[in-house]
Formats: sequence, structure tokens, C-alpha cells
Amino acid sequence: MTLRQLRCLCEVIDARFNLSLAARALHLSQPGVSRYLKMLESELGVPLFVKAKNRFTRLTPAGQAIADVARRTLRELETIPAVARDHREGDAGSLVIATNPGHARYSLPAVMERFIKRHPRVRVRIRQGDSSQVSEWVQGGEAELFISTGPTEPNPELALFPCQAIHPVVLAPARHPLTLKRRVTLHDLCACPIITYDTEFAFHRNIMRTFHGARLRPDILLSASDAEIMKIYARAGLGIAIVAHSAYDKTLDRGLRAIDASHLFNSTVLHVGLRRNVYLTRHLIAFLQLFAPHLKLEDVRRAIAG
Amino acid sequence: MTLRQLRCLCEVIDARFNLSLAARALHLSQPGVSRYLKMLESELGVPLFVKAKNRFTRLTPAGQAIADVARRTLRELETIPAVARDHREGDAGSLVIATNPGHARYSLPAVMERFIKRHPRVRVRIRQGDSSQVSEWVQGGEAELFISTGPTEPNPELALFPCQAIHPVVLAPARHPLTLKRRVTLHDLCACPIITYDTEFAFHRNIMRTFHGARLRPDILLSASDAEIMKIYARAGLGIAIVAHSAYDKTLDRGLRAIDASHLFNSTVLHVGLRRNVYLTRHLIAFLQLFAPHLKLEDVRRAIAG
DNA sequence: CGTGATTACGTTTATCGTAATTATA
DNA sequence: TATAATTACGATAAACGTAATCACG
Repeated sequence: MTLRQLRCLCEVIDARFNLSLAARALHLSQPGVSRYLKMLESELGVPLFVKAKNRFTRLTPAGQAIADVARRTLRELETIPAVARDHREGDAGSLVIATNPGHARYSLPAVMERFIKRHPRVRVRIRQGDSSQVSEWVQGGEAELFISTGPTEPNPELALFPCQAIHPVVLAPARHPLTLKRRVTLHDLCACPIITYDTEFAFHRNIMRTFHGARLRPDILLSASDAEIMKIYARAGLGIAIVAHSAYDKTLDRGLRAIDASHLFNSTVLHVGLRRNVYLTRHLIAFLQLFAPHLKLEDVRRAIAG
Repeated sequence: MTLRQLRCLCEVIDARFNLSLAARALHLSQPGVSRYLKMLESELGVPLFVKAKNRFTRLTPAGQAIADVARRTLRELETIPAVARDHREGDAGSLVIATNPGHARYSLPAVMERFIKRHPRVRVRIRQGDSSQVSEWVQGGEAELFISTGPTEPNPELALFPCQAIHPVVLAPARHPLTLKRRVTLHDLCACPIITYDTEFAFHRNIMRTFHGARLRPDILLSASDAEIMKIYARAGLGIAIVAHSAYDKTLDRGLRAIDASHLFNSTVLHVGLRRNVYLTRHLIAFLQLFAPHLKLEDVRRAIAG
């Protein structure tokens, strides 16, 4: 039994049982593919394919069972070059993180500082995009992981790990009436012009759902994609900003007060997303341990493999 | 990257870095092995071995990581012929069950009857031995599974699954004074001559531990390896028998009464044991579903793989 | 006849062992 | 000088493509 035979088996299945197609994909001639399949079948002593007339039509149960093992095995083999590369690069190497601008700006810097201090030779790249973009980058291998909230629908190619809850806070200028309240209500918020994220943000949809659920129509004065912008307008007294709590820094944002709103709105969960069936480089593991220390490596591996 | 290269890598490690030894095991010449390792290293672009002078001494971290993957992969590949054989045999095939004589006699027949009815063409063989024998048979591939109690120490080669509790019962002739008691005590038992299993049985050691823990010295009149023998003597009124509850059948053993003793002695647990990293044939799975319907196939697979 | 699988056959390439070589203790 | 790894080289086998053939629509 050779790897070529197994690759052949899998490729023929992927080519919907067209040997010519599979041959092209494998950089082989059609007779070559035919031979390999025949060899494999005769070596295993069991037919793998059902042939109608002179065409391959589908797998036998044996073929299905064996193709499953073959696929798993080939996938695993493909990680070997990745392992080698990881070690070849020593403490260098690269790490591409895909994340939303907000998290790149607020959640990541503290972690990145520590990571870079510990792994100075790793070239880190932070790609910014919306939830669906970052997810596509990871699926396509353009990024090792993404850090994103957003309603990432279940995807068999990706493994998601919840990391932290992002809850909304209300930002208002220092002596704004709301800052005097012990506990603000949705009605209180609706009394003021509101500044928040653009409609395409999950955060926006999240808070709007809550308002509408309470049959309220908030006055969205301004929406933006960048919390810094919102803070400027809020500081100027044009309205109150509803932003992710991570966007507020007590010392940096002196002119603003943060008012807890976690009792009003649902929190969203920040997820780390990895592509399944990939080799976890040492740098990726190191980064995960810094960014999401609660994740157990073994659990991550299991989720990646399953 | 070829399978031969990976096999070579693993074999050289197993041969404690002696290429000549590994070559013999691989049915290759020594230069062949040398070549393969060199090819692998140059192909992966990373040294796998640490060489002192002109000897291989140990693995590099990269070598270790890659050898781990290689071993997993090779093991998985080896299951392919097993899968093929399983399907080649269709509804025939064979199943070797290793178990203790007692379980072969009392626990198994009911299950076997159903199994054979459903899988009439499977050749089943029941091998009888003590706990350590059955465990060795399974480890050595001479049996597919064992069914055994006994103090099977944790073994990385085996996966154990608890199946049922075996609790001791006291068997006494119909009008024996003990049968009148509502709840027997250890003292009550010590007042009679006792018939039980031989000392090498875990069951024997188990009940003796209990007696000794209560500072009692029971009068072991007779010990045997076969509960049928014990029942004969108990029926004759020579003593009371302490046996596994599974050895007693209300209708077959008319002359005897079973007296619950589960409050006196520890129960032992009947385990099914499988070798790790093997392919689970369809017949083995079918048998497991009959014998231990509480086991979820996925859990079994996971335990086998981990 | 066109598409797709198989068979036949010859060339190329890779595989692998023997023997010679180098290196270390 | 014995043991172990590497290099050199030639014989053998396998891998693979081209071309011819077969099978079906």
C-alpha cells in the first residue's frame, strides 16, 4: 500500500469517479490512475468501487470505510511539512492574526506587547476585516486565526473558542444627567441622542434588537465604525455613545464616564477561530496562551482534529 | 515524503539510533536506511537527529515532533488492511473473546446466543484464562477483547470499559438458618464453614479483605475455581458458598437460596478490555452493543484512539 | 465517433544492495 | 582494528507515459 494509491483513491472520489479528471489533478496519466486503483483493490483483496458498465459509479462500503481512513491519514501526513517549517524557522516564523478593527485597537495591543516581548523574532501581521472576512481569511489559510465577535454561523471547516464577553457600556460626558443615575434604563437612553457602531456591526444589531424588543425607537444620531470617533462626539456633548466596554479606558478617556449597561443589553462573545486540521505552530500556541489563557491546549487540539 | 522514509525514522528511533539494527528490522541494507534519513531531513529542511561524531545520538525537537506525527499516521495506515479484511469477510469473519471461566459460564451464554443468532457465519472463539492472561492475549492480538474483573492495573496499551458490578451472594441450602435472617452480618457468615473461590481469584481476595478488616477469621472450608463445584457442596449442606451473583440462577439452582451480601462486601466491576489503536471490526462492534449496550460507540472509539 | 477505462509496451527513473571509504573508539 | 555511518556505482525493478484497444452511449 503506497501513499500514491491512497491519494489516487481520494482524488478519484473528489473527481466524482472520473479517472481522467483525477489524473489531471494528480499530475498523472489516466492509465496510471487506473493502475493504482486496481493495485490497491487487488492488494486489499476487496472491491473499493462499484462499476456500472465501464464506468466507476460509487464506493462500496469497504471503499467508503477505507477512503475515510485514507483521508484522515493523508491529512495528518500533510501536517509534517508544516511541523518541519515551524521548527526550521526556529524562534522566527510568522503569525497572521485576523481581527476586527475594534479588537485590533483595544483588546489586542496589551497582549501583542507581551507576545512581541517574548517572541521578538516572530513577524506578526494583523489583518483587519469584518466577521465574515476574517473567517474567510482563516478558512483560506491567509491567516492563522481570527479574533472576532459576530454571528459566525457553525462552519465545519472552523473551530471556534469563546474567549470573553463583550458587554456594552454607555459613554457620556462628565456631568451628563445619566451619570448621576444609579441604574440607567432603556428609556433613559432613548431620551438622549445615541452614537454607536454602524448597522453592519453585530453590536449595532444587538442593541437595536433590545430596543425594539422593548418597543422603543432610539434616536441614533450618529453611527461610525470606529469607537474613537464616537468618543469624540460624545465628549463634545452631542450624544451618548454605546460602545463595547473594551473601547473605554478610564485614564485615557478622562472627559467621559462609562455607565454600565450590561443589565440592559445582551453581551456578545469574542471568539477565537482556527481552521480545522491544521498544525498548530508553536507561535500560534504561545499566542493563544497569552490571549486566551483559559483554553487548554488539549481541548484546542481535540476541537481542531474533530 | 514517502512512507518508507517515515517507517525508517520510527524504526531507527526504536532501534535506539542504531541504523544497522533498524535496517535489519526493515529488511533493508544499512546504506538504504542512511539514505532515507538523509532524504527526509533534506526534504523537510530541518535536522531530525542529533549526531555526535559519526553516530546518531538522539532526536532534535523537530525530529521528536515529526516522529510523533509519523507514528500516529503509520498506525492509522496499518488499520487499512484490517478494514479491508473486515469487509472482505462479509458477514463471516471471526471474533476471539478472552474471558474468565466464570464469565464464560454465566455472563456470556445469554449474550452469545443472541450474537450467534444474528451473526451466524461469524466464527466465535472463547478463550478462558485468568485476568492477567486475558489481558496479555488482547495486548498480543490473540484476542479481540477480554471480559474480566480483576485488578487490571492501568495499561497504556489497553482501553478498559466498566460494564457491570459483580456483587457477592451467599448460597445456602433451603432451610439453612441464615436464610431466615432478614439481613446477614459478617459474624453470621463466620459461624458457618465457607466455600468460595481459590485464593488467586480477585473475588477471594476481595471478601477476605473485608473479613480481615472486621478482624474476623472466616472458616474457609473449601475453595475452588468453579462455582458449580461450590454449589454442589453447599447444596449438600457442607457449608455456605460465597459466589458472584451471576453464578446463581433461581430456577436452575432450586436446592439453594441466595442471600444478599452486597451490603457486606465490595462489588467488583466487570470490564471489557480492548487493545488501543486497532480497527474495530463490525462484528466486534456488534458484540459490544449486545454485551454492553450502555457503551456509546463514539466513546469507545475515542478511548481506543487516545 | 466521442468519452472514458483498460491493456500493451517501451523508456525513464528510482530503488536498493554490494563494495569501497571515512570516521571514531 | 572493530563498529558504524557515508559515498560510489551498478543491477534490478518500479513507475509512468504513449499508443492501441475495448466498451458504452
